Amino acid sequence: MARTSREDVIAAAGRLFADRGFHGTSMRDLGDELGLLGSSLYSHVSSKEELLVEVIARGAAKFDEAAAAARAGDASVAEVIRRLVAGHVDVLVEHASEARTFLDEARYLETEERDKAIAMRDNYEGVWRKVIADGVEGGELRQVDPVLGSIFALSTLNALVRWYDPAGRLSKGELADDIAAYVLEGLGA
Amino acid sequence: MARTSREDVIAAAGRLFADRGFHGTSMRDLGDELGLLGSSLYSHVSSKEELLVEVIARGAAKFDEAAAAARAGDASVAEVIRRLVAGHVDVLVEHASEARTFLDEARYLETEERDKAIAMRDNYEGVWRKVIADGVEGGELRQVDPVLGSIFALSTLNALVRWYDPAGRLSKGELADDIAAYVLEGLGA
DNA sequence: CCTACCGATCGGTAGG
DNA sequence: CCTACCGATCGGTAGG
Repeated sequence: MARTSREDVIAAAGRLFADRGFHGTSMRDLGDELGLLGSSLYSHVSSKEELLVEVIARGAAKFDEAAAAARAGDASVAEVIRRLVAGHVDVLVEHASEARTFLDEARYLETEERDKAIAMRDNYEGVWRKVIADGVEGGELRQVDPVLGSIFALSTLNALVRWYDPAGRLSKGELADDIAAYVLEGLGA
Repeated sequence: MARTSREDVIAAAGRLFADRGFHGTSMRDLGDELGLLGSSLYSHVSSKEELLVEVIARGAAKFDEAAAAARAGDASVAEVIRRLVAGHVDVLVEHASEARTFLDEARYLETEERDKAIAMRDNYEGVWRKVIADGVEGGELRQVDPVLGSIFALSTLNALVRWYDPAGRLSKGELADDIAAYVLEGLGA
């Protein structure tokens, strides 16, 4: 394998943070994962906290890209929700470590960075709220509170990191279809 | 305050594990919370791991009690689901620390104890699966896979620990009603 | 429940 | 990226 890059370090950190938690991962653990010493990591990053920041930024970016893609072009509210669901599943499966670290470990960031992570998350949830509000206004969904509706939908999605195995019986596409059906029913589509 | 009891120690451990995570809590942190030294805790428990085991056992027991109460007497599938939702919300709100530690920190248990925690969780989920399967069989719900249906319902519920504030606008009862409505719609009741 | 302490491990640095 | 190391903190113990 070639020289270890900063991106390699961040990717490996994401894997360990997702598996063992931020506080359950030591810099020496991370060094082992990459075949070098814990102290050698400091030529790539200046602190363990910085690694958490970088992993979470990558997770947040993936969710944002997925949301932008789901809104592109014009489509019915139900169709946009189907795309949002499929995009969210895709991020959770294809960028599992970063996504899980973003969802589960952001609370261990220091205040300033944690506030940024919360803002990134709120921005993403805002896309969902907007779509649901449009659906309620246009009569395509029942009279749900868009705040609760988006939380409920995202709750079902985010829980995937705890049980879904991409190597299991259910394919990513089938899963997205099932969740979209459940969410759309729940929103009264 | 009277002498610190073993139950006091376990309750305080639950609070810290839920707030800061198991690996983010030191025995000295826990001692501070109780007004004594970290080393003094070892007259109440024999290890930090034991505290995690005890907190999680208490969380699991609350969920089991709630499930048993929801099934008592005879009621329609929709009514049992409403009761299961209300019971779950109640555990999450009234026993937040133990419930959250059960849900989020059980993965840090050592193998044997972790397997027990997984079995307790599976047993509880089994109640949900059974009720949903009954509902599908009796035509009270649409043709959902009971495994997916129970995971989806519990995903919405378990996410509460991350956003619901009992002191906020939404009362526990209203929340339970909203979630029950969403879940029942999602299951095609 | 405290005093006094243990070896192990933590995040991190200086210098090459 | 390693060598060699730092002070701080970790879970835990002996003895009272």
